[in-house]
Order: sequence, then C-alpha cells, then structure tokens
Amino acid sequence: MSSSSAAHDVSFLRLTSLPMLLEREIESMILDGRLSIGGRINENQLAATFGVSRGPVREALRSLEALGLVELLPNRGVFIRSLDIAQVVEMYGVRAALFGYAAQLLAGRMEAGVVAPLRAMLDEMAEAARAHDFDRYYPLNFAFHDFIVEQAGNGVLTAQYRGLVKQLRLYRAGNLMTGNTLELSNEEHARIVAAIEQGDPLAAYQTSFDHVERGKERLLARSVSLAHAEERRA
Amino acid sequence: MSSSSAAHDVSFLRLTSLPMLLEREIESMILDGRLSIGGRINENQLAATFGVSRGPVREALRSLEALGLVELLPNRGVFIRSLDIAQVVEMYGVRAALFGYAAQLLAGRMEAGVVAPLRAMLDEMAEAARAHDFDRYYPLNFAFHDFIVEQAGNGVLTAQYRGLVKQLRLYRAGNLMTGNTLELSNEEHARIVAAIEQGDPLAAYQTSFDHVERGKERLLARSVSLAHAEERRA
DNA sequence: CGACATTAAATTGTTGACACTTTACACTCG
DNA sequence: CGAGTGTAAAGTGTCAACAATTTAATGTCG
Repeated sequence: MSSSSAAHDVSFLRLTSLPMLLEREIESMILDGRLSIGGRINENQLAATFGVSRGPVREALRSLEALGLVELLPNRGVFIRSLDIAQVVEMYGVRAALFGYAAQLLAGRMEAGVVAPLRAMLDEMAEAARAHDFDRYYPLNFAFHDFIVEQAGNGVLTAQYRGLVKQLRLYRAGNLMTGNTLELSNEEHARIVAAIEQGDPLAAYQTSFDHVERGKERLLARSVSLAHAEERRA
Repeated sequence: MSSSSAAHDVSFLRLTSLPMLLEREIESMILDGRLSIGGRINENQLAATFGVSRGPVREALRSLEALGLVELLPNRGVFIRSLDIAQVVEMYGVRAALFGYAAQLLAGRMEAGVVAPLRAMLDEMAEAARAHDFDRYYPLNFAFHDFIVEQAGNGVLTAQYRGLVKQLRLYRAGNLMTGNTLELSNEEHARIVAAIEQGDPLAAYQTSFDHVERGKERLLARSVSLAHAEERRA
C-alpha cells in the first residue's frame, strides 16, 4: 500500500474562498440571464455589488473564462460569451460522443437499481409528452441524461459533460421542442434504455449518440427557420 | 446578413496579457517538470522569479486550476496536481471516447489529402517499431493521434482532447512502451486508418476507441508491476 | 522524553492607490 | 454638415501594503 494514499482526508475545513464564492455567484448570474449574453462585465460595478475589491472578482472571472462562460479581451474587458450556431453544433457533437460513451459504460457494468429509475423517468416523460407539456418534460429529460452520465461511474466524464451542458446554456434559442417532437424524443430514450438493459455497449453508444445528434438537427432546423423569419422581418 | 458578423476582425492587437503569459510559462514549467508534481507553489517566490507582483500570478493560477493542472486549497496554497491511477484510468476512458469520435467524424467526411499523410506516418512508425526505437516512435504516435483529431474539423473536440492529453502528462509513469508493444500499437493504427479510408464511421469509432483502451490496459499492467516492485523493495 | 500549549515566522487573502489603455465626447476644420 | 482630431472620463492592469491564516519553532509541563 502506498504511503501517499491517505485513508482519511481532512481538507473539508474551509474548503471555500471568496473567489470561488464569487465564481459561483457570477456563474448563476450569467446562466439565469441576470447578465445579458454578449454584454460586458464592469469589474468596478460587480465588485461594488458584492462589497469586495476587484482582486477576487478578477480571479473569479479568470476561472469562468477557462470554463468557457466569459471571454477576456485584454484592456477591453470581460464579456459574457456568446455562441454562434457553428459552435453550438460542434458542442452538440462532443456532447453526443460523451453521452454515448456514458451509455456505453453503463451498458457494460450493469448493476441492480439502475434500470428501474430509468424506466420510471421514461414513463413520466411519456405522460408529459402525450400532454404536450414541455415544462414538465424538460426537467425530466435533463434528469434522464444526467442520471445516465452520473451512473456511468466516471467522474472525469461527468465533469466534462456537465461543463459542456453548462456552456450550451449560453445559447438561448434551442431549448424548445414543439408538438410531437417530445414523443419522438422519448422513443429514442426507450431505445437507449433497452440497449443498456440488454448490456449491449455498442448499441447503447449508437442509440445515445444518435439521440443527441437528432436533438442537434431539431435545433438546427428550428434555428434555420428562425433565421428565415429574421430575414423576412428585415 | 447580420451586422454583427464583421468581415475582418482586428482583435489581434494586444491579444495577450501578463496573466496569460504567466499562465503559459507556469504551465510549461509544470509540464517540463521544473515544478515537481504534488509540490507546492510559492506565490511570492514565483512572482519574484518573473519580476512581477502576486496579482497577475494569482490570476494565472486560477486559470491553471480550471485547466486541471493545479489544485487550490484555500489558505493553504497552490499545489501541482498529482493524479492517482484511478483518475488516469477515467481520463483514458474519456480520451478514448473523444478520439473515437474524432475518427468517426473523419470517416464520415473524407476529403482528399487526409489518408496520404496518415499512411506516411503509419510507415514511419512501422519502421521505428521494427527498430524498437521508442524515442522515434513516440512523437510520431502523438502526431498521428493529434492529426486525426485536428482533421476531424471540430474545434471544441480538439480543445477538449488536447486539454485532456495535457492533464495526462501529469502522470509520469506510463509514457513507456517496451518490446513489441510498439508493433502491436501500430497494427491498431493501421486498422483505424483502414476504417477511415473505407468511410465506415462506426468501425472508425470502435477501432480508435479500442486502441486507446488497449493503451490504458498496457499502462495499467505496467503500473501494477511497478507497484509490485515497490512492494518488494519495501 | 513526549505531548501540548505558546509564540514567531512565513504565506496566503484582500484592499486601495496609481499607471496605462480604451472609449466617449466635444471641438475644429474642410 | 460630416470627417477627423484632441481631450476628458471611464475602465482595466499592476503594484505594494496591510490583515488574516497557517505553519514552524520554541518552550513548558506531565
């Protein structure tokens, strides 16, 4: 047994700091829309809001830059990152690969008590889909994906996936599904669960990958029609 | 056409800053081994080395934390991140998924002038493998993987993949292959190129994924034998 | 001699001030 | 009246000093 692998770690004591706190707070301000996308962040103003000096604020912003939530232009300022459709498409691709890998892992290491919750979510989503109730469907859909990633048991994967999903929230056009797309989407979910349940990693990868890719295409189609509407208006 | 999409962007002017510069420099200090893994970074000392104050250094370290190269413990200091074998295994898994996705993309959008360089690298690696010349094989191997990822044409994917590879350099035990593993590794490369050339995305994914996974297993086997050697010594 | 409390040194955390750059605005000139 | 120039304000970049915390060292008591 290695001596460096301590049995009990006591680093919980004071495991937060002002910059970390500010980072979380600014992050939620961005994701909640309290800071408008593309807009500039005023360090003085932000520091004044929190009643602290600019130092910790600047440190927090550096972290947020690395997380892909803001952009730092030297001598210009910090801007809330705005994603164009091309970047969103790329992100969806990577998200598809990561989610596919999660399902692949899960199919390979099936344990009891994993399929049951998935089936339960599936049923609930089916109900919401039948009612065309997007507001009910959306959080279930999110939980379904996150559950699969989480249960895959790879912490690095979970972190990367969630980081990507977080960044995708910067794109405020595609969070909507309409009509019977909900039911189509949930049919894909069912295929994913089936592949996992049967312990078929490759099928789990493919169905999961395709599911996210279809989501991308739905988003893209919607985005194109939005752009056309924009054109007509001009 | 949107008015915000400028035809020519002049943001190159002053596109760097002191914290960014320090970030790059500290990063290379870590990756070159000039800062020992697990060790603590002294802000005063580091700032003095560069002839700057602690502010910019702290900002650079915040970025490096988000990149996964250092760890920040409040009131304790900044430590060069040290990876245990479990984390390395997880990272290899995600790397396999990302690399697999890259090959999958490349197989789907085959353009001229992609296979030729791959085949050239393949031949060079074969030669190096026959000669058991690891020092020659290693950079070729790296270039081979990076080329596939790059040519996949997804910038987000490239960034994530390279970030992960960078973090993996923190683990200083597994960069060695011995004996005929070089030839085995290159046979896997050949299968990857074949799948890409035939335009078979799924096969490209699988062969590429498996290739990295095999690398992980080789690393793991070596790591176990090292641990045993360690035990015997104790 | 070892465990514990106490004190001093070292290090991180935060701040306010100052220098520099960018941006906005008013002014001048064609 | 519009393009261009110069100036003032606003904002970012950097620093050095101070506060708070942790770590190391010293001394004390059982």
